[in-house]
Amino acid sequence: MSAEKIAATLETDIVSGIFRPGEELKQGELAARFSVSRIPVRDALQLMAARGLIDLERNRRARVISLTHAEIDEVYHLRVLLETDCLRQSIRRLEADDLAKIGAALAHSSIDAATDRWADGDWAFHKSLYIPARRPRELAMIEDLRRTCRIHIVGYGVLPTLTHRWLKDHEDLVATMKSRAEDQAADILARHIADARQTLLDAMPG
Amino acid sequence: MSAEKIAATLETDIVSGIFRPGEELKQGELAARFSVSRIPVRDALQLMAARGLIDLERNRRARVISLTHAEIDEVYHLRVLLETDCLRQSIRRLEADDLAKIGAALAHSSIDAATDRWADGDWAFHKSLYIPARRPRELAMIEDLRRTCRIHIVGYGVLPTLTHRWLKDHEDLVATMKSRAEDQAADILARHIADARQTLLDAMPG
DNA sequence: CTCCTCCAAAATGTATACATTTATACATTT
DNA sequence: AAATGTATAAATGTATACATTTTGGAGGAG
Repeated sequence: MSAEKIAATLETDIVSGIFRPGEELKQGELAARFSVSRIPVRDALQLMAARGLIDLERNRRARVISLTHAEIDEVYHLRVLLETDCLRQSIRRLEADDLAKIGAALAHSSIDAATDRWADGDWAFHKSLYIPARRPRELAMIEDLRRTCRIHIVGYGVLPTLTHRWLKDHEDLVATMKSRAEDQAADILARHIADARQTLLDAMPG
Repeated sequence: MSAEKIAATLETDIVSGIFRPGEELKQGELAARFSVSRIPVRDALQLMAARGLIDLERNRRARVISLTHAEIDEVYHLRVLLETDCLRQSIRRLEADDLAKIGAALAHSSIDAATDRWADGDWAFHKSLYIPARRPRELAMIEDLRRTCRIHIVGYGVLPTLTHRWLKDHEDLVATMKSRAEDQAADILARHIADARQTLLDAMPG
């Protein structure tokens, strides 16, 4: 098993809440789990650190990220800034089948809504909103920020609280995009993100 | 020599143009240069990849990043978005000695202006503008984006073209910040960044 | 000349062994 | 009982050796 696959497996574990914020990951244990030496495990840990999943310090054990109130706040600020920007650009550049793909992602996400794969469907939907903007780097930054949020949302067990409210927001968003109302769509999205921010911050201790 | 120090040394080499965009870095050569085995070199390369200095692909040699026209364009778009946002927040939260520190950074950068350390002074100045915003994560993202630009600016040899125009922009920016004119300051900054963007794009082949 | 195919050389990936640093438990002191 | 110091165990960092993959050029076909 190579470093990339180990990193991918551990990423799934982290974003699904098997490892929670602050939890330690030991190279030796992981090496045993994946039946490899510690070298590819170390590579995997560095890849995960680059994606913002864990914190690495020299001679210290790897830890799943665990952000403070203030740090989470900043992450949500950045999300509003980048996601509304991407959404506006998307609306300006919408092409023929983009709305169809967005509709399909919405339908698919509402199927997953009852399952434990809700977060995946949610991201797939939002991604479909931002893809028409053709900003791969900005999209990657958004994905990193969302992953950070998701680790904490799942870790603090507030995902069930959020999922109910989200579906309606998503439908509103799609309807508004169809009418090309840029400001209105950005506003709905900003509120949608702010709602999740508040729910998470309320559930956090520090 | 540890991975962190190797990475820091190589970063200096890259941002100062000793290694240019697209240039290959071989683990074995670097190991010999720093008198270590390839293990810490591999760690250093992963750290550098995380900071956006190089591209890494499995079983392939590391390469200094080399962006296309379109990619550079997106990076500059993101810089305007994030840097103007940070500047606005800074102006709102300016405290007693912040303007003094900004003034000192401006003075220091004009001293470096004639030397080959201009880019360092430039970043130190801009950093002093954004620090009052107290957004460490946003600042780190800006630093990454600026590093990406710098690698290409230095690599394509357009740094001398830019430095002359910049000092006046910086002085205007400080004057405008003193009067707390948020919109005007953001506008000067956006134009300042757009100027560099155009100069770099003109110098690039693709 | 240009484009293939193939192969030896070279580069990267990984396992093992050992060095160095950190962490845990326990004894000691306040 | 809480805090400090210390020794032992455990974890991380690195070197060496070997396995796997890529690379770049030689040689031949079109």
